[in-house]
Amino acid sequence: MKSKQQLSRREREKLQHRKDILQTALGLFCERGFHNVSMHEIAQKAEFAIGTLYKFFKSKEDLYRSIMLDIALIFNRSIKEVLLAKEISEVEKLRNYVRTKAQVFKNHSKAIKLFFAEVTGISFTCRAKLSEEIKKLQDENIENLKNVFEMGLEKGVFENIADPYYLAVSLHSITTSFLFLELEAPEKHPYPDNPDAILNIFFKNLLK
Amino acid sequence: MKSKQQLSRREREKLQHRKDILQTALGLFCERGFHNVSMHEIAQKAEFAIGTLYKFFKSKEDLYRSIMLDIALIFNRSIKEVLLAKEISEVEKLRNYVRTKAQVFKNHSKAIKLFFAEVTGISFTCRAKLSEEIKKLQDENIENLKNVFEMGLEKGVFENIADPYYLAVSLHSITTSFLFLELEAPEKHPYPDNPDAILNIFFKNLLK
DNA sequence: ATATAATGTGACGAATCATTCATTTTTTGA
DNA sequence: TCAAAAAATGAATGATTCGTCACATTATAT
Repeated sequence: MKSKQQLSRREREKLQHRKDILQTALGLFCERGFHNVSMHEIAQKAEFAIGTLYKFFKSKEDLYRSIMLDIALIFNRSIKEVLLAKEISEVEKLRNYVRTKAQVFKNHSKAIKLFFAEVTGISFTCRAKLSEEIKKLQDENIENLKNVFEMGLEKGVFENIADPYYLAVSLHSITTSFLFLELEAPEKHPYPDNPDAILNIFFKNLLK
Repeated sequence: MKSKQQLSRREREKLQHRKDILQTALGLFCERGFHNVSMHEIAQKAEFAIGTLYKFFKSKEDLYRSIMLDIALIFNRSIKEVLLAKEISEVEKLRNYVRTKAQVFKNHSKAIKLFFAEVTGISFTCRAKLSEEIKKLQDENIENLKNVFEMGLEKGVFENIADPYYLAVSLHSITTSFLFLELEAPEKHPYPDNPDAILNIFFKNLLK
């Protein structure tokens, strides 16, 4: 694959146009949802003709999937980086997971909101229809998280309180829930700065 | 309000027709989603004419909201019953919550899947648009769950490991996640029979 | 300068869908 | 039995949508 510098101006422009269209579509989809946004509207707001959109994306669904894949990749890369880091303790990895997830979430809140609405919500166009690639990225994240819990167990840092896979799913769903709560009402339900505010649910025992 | 026995045959039939339409629509919405099901199709499958649907529901959205409200009420009633029960310890209430939620989920899986897809997924027609009533029922559940954690703290049965509201949101999201996992692949990710398989995440401490 | 290729355009066709309403069918009560 | 009321019908309407394609514009290379 060519590096960015090796692309001709023409090619760079085309790439930028593609990005512009994606960005515009994302904004509209987030505001009003896939079905309530027409290709005409996207074209108009992106300042292209309809036909041009169809030069870039073979259908509305294809355009949508492209947005989702981009987001999934961004999200996946960040999380993987945290969970596969070398020389970091398991406990610290979990803390970084909670922190990083929040960062990525906030940086790309519009896009990620749409992504999670689709992926975790088992939404209308149902998870089964989501491109295999995106589903794989999701599962990969959970798997990596599971491995952290397993490694902690092996090293004897963690107690065996629940199936590592359960723990992974739990941490995933809790953090996602909190992030959505913050999105809805930032002042009322802020995502905690200190990761342990969440992780203590795992780390400490509720029962006396 | 009249009791069921006091309704005339005519009225009872009408009520049943309404139910039939709702049931049919629910099935179709679950399979293919709100936007991908036409009123014609619902009418056909329910064996009514289109016009008749509009005698019962003033619009497609109204029909949809009616389904959702029914489900939300069923779900809410069951959970409230468990969490507000008298003479039950906090720990046992949490166990019953985990168990009962699963039962209701399984009994009405089609409907509840649709409900959660909309409510937790911050779906397309966005949560804000969901009738206020449904949102209230949701929040009520979380609030009741929070109260259980608070009561446990007061009684000194629980340690103060995290904000009770956090704990409530966490348990809510974890159980929901697990139930969806089971829906997707019952053999691969079964919802545990023993509530403590989940609750130990709260009850025990991960850190040695 | 001119031919060729790459990009962009937007009117238009074909299809779908929610909703309406004039009409028919059924029920009711006298 | 029959007229008035209630319920059910489904063809027609009108709005909206996706996607196509013949054409226009712009860039590039000779």
